Amino acid sequence: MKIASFNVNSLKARLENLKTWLKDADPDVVCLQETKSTDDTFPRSELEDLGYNLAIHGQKTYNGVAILSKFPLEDVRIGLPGDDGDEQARYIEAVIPAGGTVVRVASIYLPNGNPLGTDKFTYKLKWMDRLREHTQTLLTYEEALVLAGDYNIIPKDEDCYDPVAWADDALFHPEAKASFRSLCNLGFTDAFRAFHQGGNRYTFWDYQAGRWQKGQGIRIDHLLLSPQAADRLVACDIDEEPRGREKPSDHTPIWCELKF
DNA sequence: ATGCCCACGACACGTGGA
Repeated sequence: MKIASFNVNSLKARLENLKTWLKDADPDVVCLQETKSTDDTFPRSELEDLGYNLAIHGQKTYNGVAILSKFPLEDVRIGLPGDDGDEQARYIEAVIPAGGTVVRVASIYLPNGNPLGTDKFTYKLKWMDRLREHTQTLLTYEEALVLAGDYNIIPKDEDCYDPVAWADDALFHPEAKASFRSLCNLGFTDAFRAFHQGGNRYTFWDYQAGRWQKGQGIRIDHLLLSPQAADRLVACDIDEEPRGREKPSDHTPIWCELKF
């Protein structure tokens, strides 16, 4: 089963690009972030026509997450537990039957957190605390679990074209990195790092300053796998091709293959 | 040192992204 994550930076603006990639890459499950569409403007039939079931959590203008799946989507959870007052659409989770068992998949759009020293950074750290709390519960299920999404975290120096330039950014702040490590330390495998070492592999290139053309990106979209999911992991890679197309997202998809 | 580019809402440019 091929499971992917793709921050599309507006589903409306990216629909043709996304459809092209779905036909080319043929993923079974796709976690989308930054759909920037409400549930009633979501292009349902366009994606259903390609064979996908949909679970969506929309919001006007900002955020928005979804899961597309060629297999049924069950037990859909909308929103991250831990703060009923949080209005931002950044989390959706579903259970997908697979090979006589299940895989649980979450689509995550973790807050950016810039600028530092504001309530936006506080919100990011609190959101990460909530994510860790919730995943601790999910891990007790002892299922194959894939936490897929835009984490807005550059884990290490090698995940960034210029660590010095990013030193004072919320994506690279020591507290944010430490929080991400504490999540990983619960027992998750960074699927990409299970196959690829070293630098110069990224999932995001800023539209500005010709970052894509210069090869200057950051690795902030991650697939975190529970032990039971990691047992089944046979491949993982970043697909840079969509970033080089006309009218691209500033992110590109990352995918993994689980054997069932 | 700052802004570069892009999407949105809704038509002018401010907000947010990372």
